[in-house]
Amino acid sequence: MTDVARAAGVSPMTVSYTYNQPQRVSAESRAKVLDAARDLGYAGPDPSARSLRYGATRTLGVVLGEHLTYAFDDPQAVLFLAGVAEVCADRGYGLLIVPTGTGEEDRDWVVAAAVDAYVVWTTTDDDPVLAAARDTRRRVVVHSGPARPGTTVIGIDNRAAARAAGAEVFAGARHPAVLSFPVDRRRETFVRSGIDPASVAYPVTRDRLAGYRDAAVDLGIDWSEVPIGVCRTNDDGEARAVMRELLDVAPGIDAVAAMGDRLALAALREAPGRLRVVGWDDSEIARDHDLTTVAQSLREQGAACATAALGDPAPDHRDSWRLVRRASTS
Amino acid sequence: MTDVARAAGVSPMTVSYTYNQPQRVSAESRAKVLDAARDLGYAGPDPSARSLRYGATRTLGVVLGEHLTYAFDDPQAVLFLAGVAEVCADRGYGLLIVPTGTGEEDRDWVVAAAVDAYVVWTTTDDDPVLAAARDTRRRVVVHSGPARPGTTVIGIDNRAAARAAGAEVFAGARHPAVLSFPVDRRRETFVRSGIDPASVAYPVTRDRLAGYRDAAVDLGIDWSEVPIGVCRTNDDGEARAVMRELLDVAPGIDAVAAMGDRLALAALREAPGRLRVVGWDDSEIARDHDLTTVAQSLREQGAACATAALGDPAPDHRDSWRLVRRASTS
DNA sequence: CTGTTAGCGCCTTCAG
DNA sequence: CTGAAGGCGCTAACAG
Repeated sequence: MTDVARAAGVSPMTVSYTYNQPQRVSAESRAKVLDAARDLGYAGPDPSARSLRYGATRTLGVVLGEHLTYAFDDPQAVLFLAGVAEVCADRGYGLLIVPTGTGEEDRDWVVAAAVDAYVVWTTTDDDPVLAAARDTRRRVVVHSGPARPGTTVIGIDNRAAARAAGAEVFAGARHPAVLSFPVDRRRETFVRSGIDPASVAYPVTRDRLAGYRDAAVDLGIDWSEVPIGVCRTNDDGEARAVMRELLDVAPGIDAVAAMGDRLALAALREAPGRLRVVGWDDSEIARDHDLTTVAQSLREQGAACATAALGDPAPDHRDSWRLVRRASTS
Repeated sequence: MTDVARAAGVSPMTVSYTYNQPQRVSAESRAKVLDAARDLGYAGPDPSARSLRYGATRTLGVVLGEHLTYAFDDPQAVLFLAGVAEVCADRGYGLLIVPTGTGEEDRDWVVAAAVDAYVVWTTTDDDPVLAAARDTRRRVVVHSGPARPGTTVIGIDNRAAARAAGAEVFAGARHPAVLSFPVDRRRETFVRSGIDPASVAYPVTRDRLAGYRDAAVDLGIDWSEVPIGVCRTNDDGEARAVMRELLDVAPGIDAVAAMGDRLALAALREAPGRLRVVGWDDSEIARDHDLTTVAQSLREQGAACATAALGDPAPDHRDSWRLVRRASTS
């Protein structure tokens, strides 16, 4: 900028004004400045220097969980991201996806990223990234938990929703089962009965499991007898394998409460015709296959998280879900 | 940092070293510094100041086209983004999604974003964002074009692929038709015969259309008679409506060359049983519905774009496609 | 309308 | 092992 000023025969301030408050500069000076800039290949004020000066980056950080890969493979996470992006675009904020998945370095990344605030996609209770984000004194909004002092949580009441879904799918069932997301960051696949929700590290999974247990208990079902298939990923092949394993252990299964539409559909495919099933998210495939499911708008929640992270009041979403009853539970 | 230094009773340099080259500082000093930092709530060097000093941000910018909304609604764009994200995560780069869609301001955004290089998702020939990105003297890699001096293009040879796909689907057809993506940024929906590829503003769409025309000409079909349905979005409902319109205009249609699997599937649903169809991308739905399709890995191309943008040699992808023959063309 | 001064927070260089 | 000086590029505040 100094160079441009010299070449244009004006002071650096005139150059600065030319870019930031053009109307404050005479047409003549402005032309001189822009000419000089073009000649020197100067494209405008340096963003880093500007951020330093302003004390703000006008960029929102998003932390998407332990592996970017999972995030982009999960259509729900993508919808969430779209909601965040929408708000950023509206308000002229950049959206920085913070790389995670490298373990130890995640913390450093979160600390060192040039962002004004963070939106964190739901993670485990013990994720160090959360504490790191908050410790940098940036505003932190977490989707669906874990809840922590110094951070805001936005999301639906997963336990209440799961209880309603469980009541629907387990009604009249004699051999209910559950298809669950991973219980901790090791993301292991296994089948076991009566998993204690309290032992689950992901708050979303924990709450949904607790809700399904609530529903079972309400119906007089012995939770310790309910087989639970834990799927490493939200993937069709994976889920079908787990469902087969579940049927091995308990061939009489007649109702499956799943934590995602894809899991639910996989269950249905492995035991067509004899199963009551609920899914989660009311995605396209749920509508295509007449699946009872818990509807929620991840996109809206993403927008709400971004709005809150940017310092504005955002709507509460605890009750922004509803059970969509379809053929799969009738 | 100055405050921390004072509180710790050391010089600012010692604080800086504590964070950047810890081994160069005595354990004692380090402890003093970290204590003071904790007390003062200092989380580490300021990212903007650091970028300013280093002259680099270690962040890669991605420009996703005229509306973020389209980008996230398009599963192929998401896959591409996943590939970019993967490389960023590997190399410790942040990934900044540059908000676009606001028209005039897009240019400013691209100029002012704190990134070292750009990856641009394919856009129109006249997109001012491209020129803006290049003018900032940052490295610019464009996916699939448009090609411009000063930028690198990575992508498959859409024309050759479309020619192969067209040869397959139009073989023996008497009334071929095309389902196309938008021809310009107005994204209008319409049906017209014999659209001249040269008039299309999106290079990808242009090349695919040209390839389909090549195939038609090869088979002795009069291109000016081939009805083309242009779909505003890559969406099932939209595509079915356009397909119906196409059937109104030309009830005898017996072969449809589509530019996306979703479009192809919509065509099939509107005229089941009597249609030869090809799609594009070999997505999950193509496999589910036995759709002949052009397979390519957007994810790998995303990774290649990111690698190139970061200054490393990236594989050429011109021939990274293949025609997957399935039931829909037999 | 334009220029001067000062300093945002950091780190490279060079001396202790 | 630690510190002092200087400057990265920019703009707020205040003259002129």
